[in-house]
Parts: sequence; C-alpha cells; structure tokens
Amino acid sequence: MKNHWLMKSEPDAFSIDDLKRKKHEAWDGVRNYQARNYMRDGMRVGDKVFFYHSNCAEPGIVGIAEVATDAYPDPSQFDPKSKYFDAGSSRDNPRWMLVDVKFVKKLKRTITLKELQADPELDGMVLVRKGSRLSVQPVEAAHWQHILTLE
DNA sequence: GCCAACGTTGGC
DNA sequence: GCCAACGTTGGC
Repeated sequence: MKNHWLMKSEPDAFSIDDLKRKKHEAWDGVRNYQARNYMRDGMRVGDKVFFYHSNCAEPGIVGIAEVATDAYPDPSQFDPKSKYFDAGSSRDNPRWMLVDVKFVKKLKRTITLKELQADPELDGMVLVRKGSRLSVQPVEAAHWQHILTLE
C-alpha cells in the first residue's frame, strides 16, 4: 500500500514549473525532524506527492510529484557555504536526510488553501490544522482521492 | 511587513 | 527536565 504526501515549497525559491523543467529534484534544506522522519522512514519510491506552493499570493496545491529515490543524506548539510550547512552533523552520522522527487503533472488550476480549509471532507488534514507548519506531511488516502476530484 | 504558532536552544 | 528566549514558518 503506497502512502501519499504533501510537500511545501515557496514558488519564489522552487516552483512546480521549476520541477517541470528539471524533471527531478533533490528535496534539500529540510531542517525539521518530523519532516525528515517522514522522508526517511515513511516514503517509498513511487509514492505520490501533492506539490504545494506556500508563502505566496495564492497558496495551494499546484501539481503532483512522485518519490523517485530512497532517502539519503542531504549533501547541503556538509557544505559550509550552503545556508543549510549544519556544523553539528557529520558524514559518519548525518542528521538530515532527503529524497529526490520527480515531476508527474501540473494541475489545470491551483486548488487553493482557502477551499481546502473550507471543505468538510478534509477535516483533520494536517495542512488545514491550525498552526500546522510541517513542510513534509502525510495525506490520508481518502483525502488524496477527494482532492483529486476538485481539480 | 506583521505576527501567531511552533520548534529548538541553552541556562539553571 | 523546565521554560524563557530566540528563530522560523507561512498566512494574511
């Protein structure tokens, strides 16, 4: 049984169009343990991912991606020049893991946060929980299916 | 740009 | 182990 996920990205930094162009992307820079754990322990190659635009004029789900690799150490944690450098991590015992994702499709329209919040079918979804900031989060199968019907 | 909510750090 | 201070996320 495959799991479903949602991953947030700021479109100014990396948008669904960037993923479409590059086809494939290492999801680096996650520095939250819960999000890391989902990538490291929960994700399997082939799992589907909602691509979500955050911190922008119209936050919402804009596309679908797919987990393309197993988890491996995020290279940026070892790079002193990277803003994601973590002096507390070592190659022997890396703190941060990531997966690569690949482009599947761009939705015909943005399914906005506003409509997701207003939809009673999505009660309890991590994304719409008050104060939820997780940038990598699981999506229940029923919620996934329902959201697909909204496109 | 503001600020509420949350996670992390570090003093004690 | 508590909790205040700080930094970050992300909607608005």
